[in-house]
Amino acid sequence: MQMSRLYAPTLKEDPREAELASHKLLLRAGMMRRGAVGLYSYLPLAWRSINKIEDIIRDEMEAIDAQEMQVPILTDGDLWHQSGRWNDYGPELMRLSDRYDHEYALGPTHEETFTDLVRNELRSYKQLPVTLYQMQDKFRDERRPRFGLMRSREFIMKDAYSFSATQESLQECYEQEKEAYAKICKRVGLRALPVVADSGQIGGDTSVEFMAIADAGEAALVYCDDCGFAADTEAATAAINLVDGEAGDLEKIATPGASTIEALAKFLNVPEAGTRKALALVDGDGKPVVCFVPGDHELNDVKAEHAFGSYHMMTEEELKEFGLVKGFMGPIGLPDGVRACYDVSLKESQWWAIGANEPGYHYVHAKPGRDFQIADSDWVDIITAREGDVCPKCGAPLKAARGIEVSQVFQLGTKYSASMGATFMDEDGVEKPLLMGCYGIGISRTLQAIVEQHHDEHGIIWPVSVAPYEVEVIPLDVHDDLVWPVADKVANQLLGLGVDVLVDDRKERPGVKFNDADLMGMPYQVVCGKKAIKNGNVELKNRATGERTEVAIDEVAALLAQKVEAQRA
RNA sequence: CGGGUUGUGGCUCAGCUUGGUAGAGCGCUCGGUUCGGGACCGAGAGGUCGCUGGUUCAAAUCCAGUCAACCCGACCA
Repeated sequence: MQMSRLYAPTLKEDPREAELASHKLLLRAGMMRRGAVGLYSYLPLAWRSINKIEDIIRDEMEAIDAQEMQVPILTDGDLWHQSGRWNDYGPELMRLSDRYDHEYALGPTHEETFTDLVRNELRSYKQLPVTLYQMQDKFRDERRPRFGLMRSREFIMKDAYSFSATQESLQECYEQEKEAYAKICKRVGLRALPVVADSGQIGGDTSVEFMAIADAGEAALVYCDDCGFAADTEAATAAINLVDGEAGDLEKIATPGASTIEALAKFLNVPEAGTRKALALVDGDGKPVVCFVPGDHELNDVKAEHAFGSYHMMTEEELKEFGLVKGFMGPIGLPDGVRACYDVSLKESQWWAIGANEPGYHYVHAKPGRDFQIADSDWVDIITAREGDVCPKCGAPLKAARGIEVSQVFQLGTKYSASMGATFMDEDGVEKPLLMGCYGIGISRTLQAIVEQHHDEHGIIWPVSVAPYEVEVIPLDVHDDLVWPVADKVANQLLGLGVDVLVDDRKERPGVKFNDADLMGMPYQVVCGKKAIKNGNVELKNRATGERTEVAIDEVAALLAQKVEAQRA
């Protein structure tokens, strides 16, 4: 490909619309343009990368016998009514109707469509399991699209659906997809962690998200270097470093002004972890609840919703109404009708320092079972895991990171097959709902995550496996009858060896070419300049390391072909 | 949907406080000189200052409304 004809308008300055490095770079390198909010055009360079990502996915899917196909983007509203998601999905579902007023939705994901597709055809356990997938544009009317391809309203997704007869088979399909996803992340050059995800209503350890580690990521996670455990902080039930109080008889002490955890810890001369934070909220049924969590941990909104429904933190007025004393709440002597709940991380705690429900007073040496009672049903899992917490698998201290969720695997069970009547005849002659799994990869998001992980102050640094072009040949003077023939020859040799080559044949000054080359980020640059050529050489630059070496003109193509080949896998 | 910021040639911005008939850099066109890290000189083209209304002799500038984008919070690939 010749740069003079390539549609890749580069920008010298950061566009105002972008904040994130990867977003700026994709725009600046002439790879994409915004059409409207959350809607992007992929320009030729980006499209080449997308195709390479898709080929890698295809390769790994084929390896586990998943079959590629395609369903309509426009989905029949009836299907959504059958599954119940016409109402449940909410305003994110892009709805429209045809000239006869029949309802449709632009697919945000295709569980219904695939379930509908197979429910009349997969009738016997003998036909199972089957995994089908597609790569296609998806639509979600996001509340707040942002960060370019990270959260857009139209995006490219690979979505797969497995249909099994037994839980064991579902488990196997799920594990296969999970392994394939790990390979895909690796092959496209992403440093990603499989993290235990919040699996919503289904529950259990049935969902894993692959998080590309990046400070710009929207998700917070904790992980363990020792055993590989990782979890979304919204899902992690991490153990904590429990700091217990001192043993002794229950004692009420004056703690004037110690209405915050920080002040109380200082007053009692214990770490914040040694205190118990009391949080007052109103649960989904409108009932008052006071939750006790370790002083150094935060309430997790997602977990709290699981425990209390659509709750909200109490306002000053509500605190007053229920007779609660802000800053001095405790389990002993709570007003009537107020339920006390305790985070499960405190189960082993024997001696508590806790508010006395009286302004300016706390109890110390409070012992559950002796001074106050905790019912089994009052233990809840509601805190956000944090750095330094204990790995639930191996006990090592957890580390914190941020991540971009690039893919997710999920065991759906019978959620859709049951509501939509997708059943099969099992060995025992009993009609049963299909057991389903679904597996998604955000392809366009993956593209940007790759850039987010692979760039420097000059531009993008593409991994070879997904680079739009693997090598850029840069003749410094296209009119020079020494330089141009060499560049032309090297480019043609590379082409002949099956390498993707871009030639910067523009009549631009060297500085412009160098800067654009670094910005666009092809992994290797072959700089053809007079000086080196006079010595029979060209200059080979490695974009990632910045390393430059002179290589003989006749050898550079073969050398590059070899390097590129080694990194494609 | 709440909070914050911003709308001025294709791009990035100045001008607005203190109203006086619109600027810079980049990009683009033409001519010339240059040519290993975003060159220089000269000549050009290109804008109803987001939109609507108001105040005023006069509005990019002041006032009101409205729309849009971006950033921060509740969701997801």
